[in-house]
Amino acid sequence: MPKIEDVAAKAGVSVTTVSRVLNNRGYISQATRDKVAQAMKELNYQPNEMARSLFRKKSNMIGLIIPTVAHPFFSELVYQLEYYADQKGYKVLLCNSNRDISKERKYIDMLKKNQVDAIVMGSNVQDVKHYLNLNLPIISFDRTVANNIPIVTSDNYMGGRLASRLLIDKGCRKLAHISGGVGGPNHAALLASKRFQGFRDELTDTGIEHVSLELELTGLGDKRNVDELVRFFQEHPDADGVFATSDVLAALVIQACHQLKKTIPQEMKIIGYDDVGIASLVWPRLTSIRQPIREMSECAIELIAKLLQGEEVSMINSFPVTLIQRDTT
Amino acid sequence: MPKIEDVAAKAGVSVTTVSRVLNNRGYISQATRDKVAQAMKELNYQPNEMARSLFRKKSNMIGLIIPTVAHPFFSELVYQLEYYADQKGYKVLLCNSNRDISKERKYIDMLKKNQVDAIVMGSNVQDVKHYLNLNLPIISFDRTVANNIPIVTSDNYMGGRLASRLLIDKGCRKLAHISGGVGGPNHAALLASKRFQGFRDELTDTGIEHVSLELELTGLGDKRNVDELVRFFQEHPDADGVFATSDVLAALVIQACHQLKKTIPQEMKIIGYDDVGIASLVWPRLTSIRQPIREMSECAIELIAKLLQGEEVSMINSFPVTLIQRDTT
DNA sequence: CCCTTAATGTCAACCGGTTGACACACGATT
DNA sequence: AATCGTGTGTCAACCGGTTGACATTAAGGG
Repeated sequence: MPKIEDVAAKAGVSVTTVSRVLNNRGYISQATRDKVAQAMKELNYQPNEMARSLFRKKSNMIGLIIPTVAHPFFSELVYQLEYYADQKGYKVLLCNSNRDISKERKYIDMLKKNQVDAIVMGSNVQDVKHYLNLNLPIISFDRTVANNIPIVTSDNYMGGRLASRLLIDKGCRKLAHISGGVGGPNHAALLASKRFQGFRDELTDTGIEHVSLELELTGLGDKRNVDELVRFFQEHPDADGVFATSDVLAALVIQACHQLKKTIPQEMKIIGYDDVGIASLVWPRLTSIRQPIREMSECAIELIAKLLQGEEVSMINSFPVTLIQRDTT
Repeated sequence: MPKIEDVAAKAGVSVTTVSRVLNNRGYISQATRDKVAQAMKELNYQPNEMARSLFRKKSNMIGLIIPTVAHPFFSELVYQLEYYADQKGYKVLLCNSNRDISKERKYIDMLKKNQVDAIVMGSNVQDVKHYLNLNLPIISFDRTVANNIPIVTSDNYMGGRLASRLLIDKGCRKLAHISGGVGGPNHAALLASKRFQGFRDELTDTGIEHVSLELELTGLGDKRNVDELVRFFQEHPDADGVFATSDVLAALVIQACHQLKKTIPQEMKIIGYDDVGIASLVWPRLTSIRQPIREMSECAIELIAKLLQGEEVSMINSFPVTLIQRDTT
């Protein structure tokens, strides 16, 4: 691996001059510039970014902690975040916490040790105190952490309202709310719980009743998830509309309906959440509440860029959701 | 951010001693060890891994280049790779190339500049020469790059054979082969093309005819993909079995069948590939050829660990595939 | 009492690159 | 002839931590 010294030797100039070329500072003639460029090409020289980062106290790396990139929502999120990070010259260190608090903590320590410039937190956050003395920009995705940590979210409450309103408008008389995440229950800090509030408030306004089921997801393909749903719908045979808090859950509900020979959308209307790829890969194609993942990701990266320049940013960055009507309603 | 000097001051020892504690070398008394540990805790000190990496010429980072983590196959792959990397103390830098050669090249340069210890290449590789003078361990996923680069793959040829054999055994008389990747065509270096060879050879052996369609995927949820499939099946109304080279494609085929009112599996049998989460989230649940992503990922990380210790590794690491029978056959 | 061994300190070099201070040379201005 | 802007070099310090060489001291063994 050639170093700046080798380039200097080959180009017949001093190390300082090479550094000046590299960083565009001071006076350099075009001729020297060319000589140096030539030497770099011949040696296939790449400056050691670690050494530069060390000196500059800026690594241009950001850490990304999520429950699991294997979940379609997070895989799209990670894709978009990485895209915008790359646009701005940031590299992404990926961490799957599985919602395990101790693993989260370890990852946070690891990221700090490795001098990331900022952390995007898309995983749970029980252990608030671990984040406060971090003196490192953190932004949180769809979760409240502390009031001095900016958050990017979407209008979960409105999402819940839109969903139940649609179901009611389409003639449903009794709704089911199906929730449940990947490995671990939701809790209040998770803003997704607002979806349920919106859902319920809309029902209260119109006097429609509802039942709820919180599923402990046991791996995407596990049949036991569907069995539990079937049992649930057998207990509540008059439910004729379902609001699922994710498209994955909604897909399971569709399976349960097929198993129960309930026609969709005639006997049962279903609406999912997130509008990830799978929503349009199931049959019937799933009506869903779309979160603008792309825009939210772009915003997250911009927040980070601003924080790193010492600019002020708004603490709450909420995006509107949209109803995508397909064939399950 | 406290530095080792601060710890030394607070503990009342020399910097060298702190370093000795940190790295467990030379003689240190338990008393000093405790004093230092105490000082570290009080200061919330974390050694700067960049500085250490710089000195050690080892960053413990590995770069991961894939087409897009938004595709379910790669999202599961990335999840597993990160899991095993973390187990061995490696961090993962994620890069989505979108199968764009120039983006791939930029990512490779970036990773090298940032001193990753190794690269896992799950993306295309047209530009072989860019990889050869890299003097950096590379391992390739399901793609041939050059014969001095180890590769992790699964038995694609057998996968193809298993798929068509099953369809034939179930009574199909004319098969369709549906291929098409995310953003960009397959080519020979992509070992997935072996699936088609296996598929075809099995047909030749039994004298069954087939038709082929290569889909240019235009985004997962795009209806035009389904429309093209519908058109294709209208042109070939006698096709009664489909082998799709991914579960995503198979899901689209299921949609096309629903649209054409072909019953599954009676009038049309379908088999997908990869057995990712979506295979068991569609209805009917998809029969698929399972690639052992977990085992392959574990192997990939182990290969890297060995390469970094200067050990010899086998160049071709192929894993068996298994047929997962569900409801579409 | 001498010799080991353990425990710690001092010092300097190093990893690879950056930067400021300062010197010097050359050609063009004034 | 003095001055200024340009172009380049030398040197040293620095980023934060590691390591080897070497010195010093105290405790323990023979």
